[in-house]
Amino acid sequence: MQSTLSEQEIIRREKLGELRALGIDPYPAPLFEITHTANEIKSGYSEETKEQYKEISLAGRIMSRRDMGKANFAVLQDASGTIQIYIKRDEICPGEDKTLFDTVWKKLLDLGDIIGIKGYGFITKTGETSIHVESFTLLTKALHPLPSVKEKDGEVFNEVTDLEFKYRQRYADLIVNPNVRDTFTRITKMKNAIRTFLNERGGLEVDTPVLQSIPGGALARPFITHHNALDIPLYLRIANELYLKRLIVGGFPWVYEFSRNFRNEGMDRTHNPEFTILEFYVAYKDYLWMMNTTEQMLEETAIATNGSAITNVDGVEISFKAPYKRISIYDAIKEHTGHDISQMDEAGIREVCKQLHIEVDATMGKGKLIDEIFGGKCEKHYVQPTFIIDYPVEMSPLTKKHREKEGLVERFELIINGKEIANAYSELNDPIEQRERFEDQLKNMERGDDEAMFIDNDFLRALEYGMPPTAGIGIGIERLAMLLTGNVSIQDVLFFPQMRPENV
RNA sequence: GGUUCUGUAGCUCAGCUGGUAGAGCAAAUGACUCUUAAUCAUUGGGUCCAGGGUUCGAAUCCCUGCGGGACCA
Repeated sequence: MQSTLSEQEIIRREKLGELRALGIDPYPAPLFEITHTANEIKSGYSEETKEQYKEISLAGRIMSRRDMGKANFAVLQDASGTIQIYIKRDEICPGEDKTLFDTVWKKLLDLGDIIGIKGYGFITKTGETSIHVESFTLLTKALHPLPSVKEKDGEVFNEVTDLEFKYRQRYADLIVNPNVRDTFTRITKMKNAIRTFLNERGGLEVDTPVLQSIPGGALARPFITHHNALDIPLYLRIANELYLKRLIVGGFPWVYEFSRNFRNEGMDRTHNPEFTILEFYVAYKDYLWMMNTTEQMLEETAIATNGSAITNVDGVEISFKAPYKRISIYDAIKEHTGHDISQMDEAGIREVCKQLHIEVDATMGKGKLIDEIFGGKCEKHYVQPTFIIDYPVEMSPLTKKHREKEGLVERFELIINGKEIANAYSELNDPIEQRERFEDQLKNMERGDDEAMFIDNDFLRALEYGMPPTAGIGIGIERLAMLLTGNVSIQDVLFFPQMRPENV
């Protein structure tokens, strides 16, 4: 923390003492009764309804003040928005003693302070719905000055744009940037819409371990920690897939979890070390059913979030309206590179990578090579929601073999705006084959692939009890949130994005 | 990890080719009983990210480090 206080901070601290000397507690305990919100009053008040606004009580933060001498205007901001208030000296202080107005209101209160007011609604000469203040109560004194943002006719002046400030002091960002508050409330709406969709169809929301002794279910580098009492290493989960499948084995027909996952990898505009994947698993379904369900869910979610299936990101219009285009990964590669790799072996594909100037190394197996080609040359072309389907078996260790196409698995990824949003399969439920796939992963690990999967024997035991045919999916919640709120950086859809610690 | 841009008052930013800092908002003091980026007058406020170097002299040029952004592996 800062050791030296600014001039303004010192002045505000001095005001605390002056308030207390006047018998005013700057941090009072009693609740403050609220009858209306700023937005309700602004949208509801009129000549006809004015009777309902004769006794208003609301609380908020002072955002600006216009001092006219014996009468003041101020703008109060609560959770719903802002409203102008009007306060007159001779009404607040009808007697001889004008301290409450001249000293407390005018001198000891500052921008950023939280107050409660009682009064009645009215419309000013210039036509702005306002509250005529009859009494006010200091509810919280602010000691840190707020950035002085101003706004007129939708144009914002002195807007706080410094990203470091916004991310490190999100609380202040939320106070002064209404659009940031809006982004986050829409993200919550989005998640609620997903929950509603899943709950209505019989989904059961569950919680599974974040601390895992085998970090399974995905290909990624985990964070490692240590449990003292058990004296064992534990990993923060990179995925919850294997646990949700255990629950399907246990007999739940449809389970889902918003899984906060942790991956110890690079950070950029689309990666934060902790992030959320919604995973859900449904018994007796396959990946074709899952595609239909996914596009329905996303269309409904987009409408619930924004009132429209169309969203705009960085000047690009994206339609979440179902159905979405479906194309196999081999066809996608053929379309965008001209190479038909569907019949090639690892050496042939490696040669194609070379021709396409894709950097590869010896640790990469066939699956990884194909992934590199698709990621490097194809993915970016799919702007509108597109299902890429039927992946090669080598890159999908948890996926059931394709019902008719040799060497492929029943898997799809959903690409939107050139980014992977979801990944889904008909889940592999043959325990013997699953063990073989894990063993293949082990070979990749020996080859130097530090993202290969570990063998999870307990999961295999669960599969041996019999897991019904199951379709499963993981959806990147932040990425979906970015699309639906029109943000291009993951930091703008996380309240507190990971940052280097400040000031050590 | 590489390349590049960036860091000046509480906030937004200016500061040309080197001459030890400026504006608006915010703050303080005063005026004003319907203002709305309120207005008017006066005043205060700075480790120019940090540390080195070049120079008579560095916010400015150079190096290193730290923080942040963008692009790339």
